[in-house]
Formats: sequence, structure tokens, C-alpha cells
Amino acid sequence: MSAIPRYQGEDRKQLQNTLRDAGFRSTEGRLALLAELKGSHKPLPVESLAHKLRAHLDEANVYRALEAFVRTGIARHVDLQHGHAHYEFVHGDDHHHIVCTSCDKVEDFIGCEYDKLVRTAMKQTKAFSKVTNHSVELFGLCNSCAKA
Amino acid sequence: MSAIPRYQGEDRKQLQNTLRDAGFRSTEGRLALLAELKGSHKPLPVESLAHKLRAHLDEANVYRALEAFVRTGIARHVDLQHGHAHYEFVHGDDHHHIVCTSCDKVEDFIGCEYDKLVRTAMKQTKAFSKVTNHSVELFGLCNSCAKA
DNA sequence: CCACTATTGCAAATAATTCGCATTAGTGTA
DNA sequence: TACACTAATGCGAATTATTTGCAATAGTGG
Repeated sequence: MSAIPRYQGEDRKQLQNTLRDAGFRSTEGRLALLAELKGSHKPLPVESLAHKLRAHLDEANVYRALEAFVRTGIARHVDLQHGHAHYEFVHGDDHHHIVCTSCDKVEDFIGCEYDKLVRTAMKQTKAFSKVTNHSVELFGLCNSCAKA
Repeated sequence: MSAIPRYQGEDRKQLQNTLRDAGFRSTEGRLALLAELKGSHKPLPVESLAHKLRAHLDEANVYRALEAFVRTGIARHVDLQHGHAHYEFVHGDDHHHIVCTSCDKVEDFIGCEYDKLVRTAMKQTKAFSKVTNHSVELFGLCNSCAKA
């Protein structure tokens, strides 16, 4: 009867605080989910999260937790045009993605000039006055796929 | 036994050419689909397209046709974060969308500074050298939802 | 330690999208 | 205009993605 291992990273306390500050309880499941998200350098699909976390959280609850995380700004939904949602931890850096449409390579970049973008858009609409969120993605072929 | 009406807009010939130029046959179904897309000022969900076109094209074939349209650049896939895909006709203007996260209002805006965006991203990656596509969307509350 | 309720597991429902295959209907050519 | 070739279609079923219900479990504050 081996116990389910707890998440043991050195930042366990930090992750717990992140959860509590957002108004959640610090459960093993959400802690593990948050650790996965935070430890990844690219947005992750629900399926892969659910698979890695199967000892901690079942798929339906991965969806529920992710929805909650997005609602409070801990995580962000990303559309990589793969036919299913991807999620990533929100660091403070407002980065965006460049995605290979052939393999699944993803890299980050910064510099979407958000403020300017919002100002530009605001000049053109009468129906909106506040932007809370944005998405910017570039799609192309990575160098290795471009050769093939 | 009333026949299924053909699409009769004055640009029927033009739409036919669009299809043929892209290498497709000019069928009633795809003609009607293209007319719907072209006539809409906002991206449309598959469900609504399939419903409007039910006399011409069933849902599975709406998906097939849209996929083909996207592949050749006639149409574009748009993610409005509504949980299902939206599609729009590709006019030449490289516009983007500002979306109300409460109701489903969508407006267009132009000016994402695409070239600059690509240059910025290219400076930061070694793995990519060509961008074929991009998406830029802003999310917020429209004025009427902001009040409520 | 207790009470309260957020979170979870599990199973089932619903929504979104894709696939298989026999049939139909554009298109180019004779 | 007729014919052959194959893209496009209808329809049903399969798959994949996501949501929901509910009883049981486990954090949290007192």
C-alpha cells in the first residue's frame, strides 16, 4: 500500500501560497497541477496534464481546476490550433508563442506592444472601452519541418 | 416538390471563380457556404453555418469544406474562446477582433503591425525562420455588459 | 477536534469534430 | 452532347473534447 507521493519541490510552500492567495484550498491535486504548469516551458494540453496527474486528479477535475485557475488569473488558456485547449502558468512577462504547424514545436517571444495594440483598437470601436485580456500567436514552419 | 433554391446573389459568378481558382469544384453546397462566410461581418461558428446551410450541406461536410477553405486561404479559423471554432472569409485587410467575454459581441480592428511583430519574434528564436499565419484577438467587456 | 464546504472520484451526458463508404454530380475531353 | 474520372456529398457511426451530477473526502478556521 504505497502512499501516493506528495509533490516535494522546494517551492511547495510557494505553490501553496499561490493557491491560497487565489482563494483556493491547497490540495495535493491542485498543487501537483500547478507544479506541472509552472514547470513547463510551453502550454500543455489537458490530456497530457491529466495523464501526468492521474495519481492526483482525474480528468474532469483537471478541467475544473484549470477553469478556476484561469478565472483567477493563475493560468491562461492558449489556442495553438491543435483542436484542443492548452494551458500555461501565468508568469509576469506577457509572452506569446510561435508555433510550428507541422510538428508541435512552440517557442515564446515577447513584445506584442500591448498598450499600443489596445489604443489602436480603442480608436476604432465605440462598443468597447476596456480590454482585459489578449492573445497573439504566430504560426509557421520550424526550420527542421521547413526542410522536409 | 419545390427544388432547393440555388444561391442567386449577383456575385454568384465571382464566388464560383473563387472556388475554381482555389482548385475546387463549384458545387451548390460550397457556393452557399462561401456566400454565408463572405456575407457575414463576423466569424461564424460551425453550428450556425450548418444550420443555415442544412438544405445544401450537412454538418460533416461543412467541416470538410471549411478545412479545405482554410487550407487554400479562402477562409480563416478564428478562436473567440467560446469553446468551438469560428470561421471567417479572408478579405485582404488583415483585421483582428475584439470580443466581449460576457455577451458574444465581436468587432473588427486593424493595425496589429504584423511585419514588426514578425521581426520582433524572429530576433528571439533560432528554431523558426518563416511565419505563415498569425492570430491577434483582444478580449474585454463591451459597454453594455460593463454596466451590468 | 469539529463543523463547514471546497474539492474530488467516478460515471454518465453532452458537445465538437472526424471518419467510412456508397452515391451523386462537376469537369474536361472526345 | 455524351462519357469517364474523381471531388464532393449524405448519412450514420466513431472518436475526441468537455461538462455535469452527486455522494464521499479532505482542507480550513474556530
